[in-house]
Amino acid sequence: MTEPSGAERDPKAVSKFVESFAAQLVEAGMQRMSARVFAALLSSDSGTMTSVELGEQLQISPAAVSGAVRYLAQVHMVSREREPGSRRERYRVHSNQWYEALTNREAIMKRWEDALREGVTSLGAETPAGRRLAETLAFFEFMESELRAMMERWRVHRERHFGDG
Amino acid sequence: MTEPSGAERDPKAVSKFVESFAAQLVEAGMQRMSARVFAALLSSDSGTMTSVELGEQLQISPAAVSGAVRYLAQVHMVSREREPGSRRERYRVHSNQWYEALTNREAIMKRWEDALREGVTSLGAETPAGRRLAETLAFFEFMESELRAMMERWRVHRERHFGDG
DNA sequence: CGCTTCTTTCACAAATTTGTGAAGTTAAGG
DNA sequence: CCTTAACTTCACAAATTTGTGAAAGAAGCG
Repeated sequence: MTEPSGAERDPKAVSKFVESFAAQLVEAGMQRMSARVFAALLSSDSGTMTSVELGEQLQISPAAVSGAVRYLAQVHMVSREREPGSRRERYRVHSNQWYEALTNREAIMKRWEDALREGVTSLGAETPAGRRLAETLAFFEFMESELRAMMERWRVHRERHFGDG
Repeated sequence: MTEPSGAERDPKAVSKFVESFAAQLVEAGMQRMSARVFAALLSSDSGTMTSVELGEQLQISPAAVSGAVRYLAQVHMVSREREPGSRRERYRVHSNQWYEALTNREAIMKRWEDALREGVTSLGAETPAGRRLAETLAFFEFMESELRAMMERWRVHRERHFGDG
């Protein structure tokens, strides 16, 4: 089990990583096929794969690839690009994928906040329940601004350590 | 639809909040019954409810309550306490529930990190794929320490604005 | 245009998840 | 101890989700 040297990639090793990382994503709530596709892209040297390549490596149908990619694109974890002069599409992981994913997370929090705000007014801001909801709401608003600042710090940190991949 | 004054709680209003907030949690990946139970607790004045109360308000079986509560307790979003001298159990939302939930989130990230570390060594730290995994790993490690600091800031912020409920 | 190559959509079978009633377990209070 | 109230576990039916093959839909290329 020594480190691969140079050009060769051990499909076994790749597959092992793909499946174990995907399993963790699934456990955290991601759909299985999306998780596997994402892990495969993440562990590819170029950071891009075609639909066919994904289907072959993961042993899944074109339909499954299509569904997985649609979801991943929707949450901005993968982008699609057309190979010039070809009907073949390439799917790519962003270097700032996590930034995108977190930004997307904010949209979800916004909807939570909306529901909470409604709850505060309808239950009454001065009732114990209303106060609890208000505090919860405040927490999310706090988190939102903190996350923004945090991502900016990451951008800086990353540039220092990894250059601008 | 004016603000409720004093003692009365409008079950319709409570239920509306419970269902709409729960729906958002479900959309973010939480199981339906757990989401509903959590929302019900969150919007109760005392912050606690018994199994029977939950079953009645949400129109679900004792078995469903049991399952939902088991999950919520596991992820530290709810705690169980025995009413002294009774076989009745009370379920309670913590005031620092979100702190707990996020701490729990860290456990998940740790497992992601483990999978990534293995990937880096097995694919080779100097391969393009290995470098991408390493950067991803660095991001999670960064997030972890930032989250810790953020929660400490929230603790302070909260105390200033809400006292130590 | 029409052929060819990819991708997406659709209907369906298989697998999984969900919530229930009923039986089982635990513990308080006689 | 025995009764009984409360919670949990279990087996199952219903509902939902998942992934596929097949058909339909785009888009390059001649």
